[in-house]
Formats: sequence, C-alpha cells, structure tokens
Amino acid sequence: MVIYQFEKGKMKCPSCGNEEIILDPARGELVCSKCGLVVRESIIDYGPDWRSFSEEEAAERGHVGLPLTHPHYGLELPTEIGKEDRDIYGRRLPAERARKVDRLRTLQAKTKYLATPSRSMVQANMMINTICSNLNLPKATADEAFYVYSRAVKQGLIKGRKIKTIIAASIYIACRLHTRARTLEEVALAAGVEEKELGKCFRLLARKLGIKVPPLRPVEFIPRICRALGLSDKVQAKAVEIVRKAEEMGITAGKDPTGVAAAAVYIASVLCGERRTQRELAEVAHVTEVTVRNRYRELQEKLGIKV
DNA sequence: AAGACGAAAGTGGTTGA
DNA sequence: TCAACAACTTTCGTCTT
Repeated sequence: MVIYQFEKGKMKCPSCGNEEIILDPARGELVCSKCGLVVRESIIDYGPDWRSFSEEEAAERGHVGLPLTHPHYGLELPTEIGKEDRDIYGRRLPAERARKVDRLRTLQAKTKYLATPSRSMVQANMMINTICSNLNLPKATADEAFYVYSRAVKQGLIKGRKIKTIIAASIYIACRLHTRARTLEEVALAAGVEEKELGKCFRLLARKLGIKVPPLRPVEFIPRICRALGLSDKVQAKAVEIVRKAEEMGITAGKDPTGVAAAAVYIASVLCGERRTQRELAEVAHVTEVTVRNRYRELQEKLGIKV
C-alpha cells in the first residue's frame, strides 16, 4: 500500500514555482529540484520494502512500518503541572496567577482521570497482543484487532457475551482484513474459545460494525502449507498458478479454501517431483483426505492437468 | 503394506419460502 | 421457523504401486 503517490508535474514549488519536485527516499521528503525547498515531509511508504514475486509473498512481507493505530492508552508520558506555585526560577507566583495555575491543575487532574483508559481496555489490549503473538501475527494486525474490539465495546456488543470470544472474533476479523489467513479453528484454539461461538461472534461483529470482510482465498494458505511440509518455492509457485487458474474459472467459489489450497499443493508437489501424500496434505491443511481428493479431481478435470 | 480412489451415509451451515 | 441444498466428514471396501 502506497499512501502517497508522487507524480511529476502534479505539484508546484510554492517558493519558486518550479514544477520539478523530486523525492528523497532516504529522508522521506519531497524537495524542489531548483531551490531545495522541502515541499512535503514525513512521507512514509507503509508498503513492503522487499521485492516480492507473488501475491502470497507480498502478503507475507507486507508488514513494514509503524502501526497506524496507537492503542497504548495510559502508557504515554504525561505533562503535569507542578504542585508548587513557583515559576521556573523558583520565584513565587503572584496571587492572581497562582489562582489560575491552581485552576488548571484541578482541570488537568480531572481530564487525566477521564483520559485514563479503563482497566478492562488495557487488559483486553494485553490479551489481544498475547494471542496475536501466539498466532505469529504482526503488531499491526494486533492493533487492528484492538481497534475492532474497541468499536465493539463502544457499540455495546459486549454485554451478554464472553469478552474472550469478542476478542477472538476481533482478531479473526483483523486477520481477514490484513489477508493474513488464519482459520477459525486456529484462532479459537489460540484464544481458548469454542470455534462455533467464535464463528457466531465473528458474523455478529462484522454485521453490526458494518465491516466488509473480504472472502478467504486459497492462495493465502499455500505458503504455510508448503512450509509445513518443507516444499520448495517452485512447488509453491506452481500451486499458486493452479489456484489462480481455478479462481479465474470460478470453480473455487463456495469451496473450503484450505481444501482447494491443499489440493493445489498436492498437484504441484507431484508435478515438481517432490511428492507428498494426500494424507500429509490433509493433515497440515486441517481437512480430510476425501476433501483433498475431491478438490484434486476437480482441479485436474477442469484445468486439464495430467499427473 | 501404504497410498490412492470412490461410494454411501451422516453432519452442520446457508438459503429461501 | 422449517425444509431443501451444497459441501464437508466419516467410514469402509477396492484398486494400484
């Protein structure tokens, strides 16, 4: 994701009117080529900073940059008005000034209290971070999850439900939004909640918060399946190619994406001479051999692949 | 003997009346 | 709310390597 797109000729130097503005990537600044004026600063590319050769790689590697949210309530260093009515030189303040300062002090104490997050929010944030790190999710995804969770709290979706389940659902939604595929099963296990409950809660949150959750795609699972079975990049690339064709033909809709991914990897492993058994594929993809087989057969028939 | 294959029956979730 | 439906799972017998 590039949040700032620089195009030549689209910008003018406010100082000299020069239209050639150049980007200094090291400093993150746009600079006028003539007079050197910094036209724009703090330009940050939140996209990946490695080259990636496939969509999955891009997804795996696209976790660069600071998180865009700051759910660290109560952790920042506060500025406080001192207790004594003295200026920086240690002189007593005049009575009128002292009254004002005192008033400010009182106000600050109140706002500080208001700005302090509730204990439960801090706890929720900690829980989210713990679960996310167990799932090997980057900080940015954990922050997204916290954001979803806090919206759920604001909308009063918590009462009557277990907090843990809402948290798990928030994490699951964050995964989907960040295309870092995790199954309901995995998130449920990591959070210690029932998968069924999690599914219900996930749908509820998505609906009530109006979050459009992009559908799970088989490609998101391929790198992890390949890694689990020690398969080469070649197999991975082949599997991606197969899935992409299948998607184009519309034969993946409505099918369990993990099953499709497993079948594609199975075919790819055979084609590349790194054969794994259907059983192995089924195991790492958490589906049955039969499902692998059915998808495999479909892919083979519809794509005309001979194994 | 292990792996692959496929049929049959059961299960949980979605959809539309 | 209920029935129909598609997809997935379990189970099991047979075929292939």
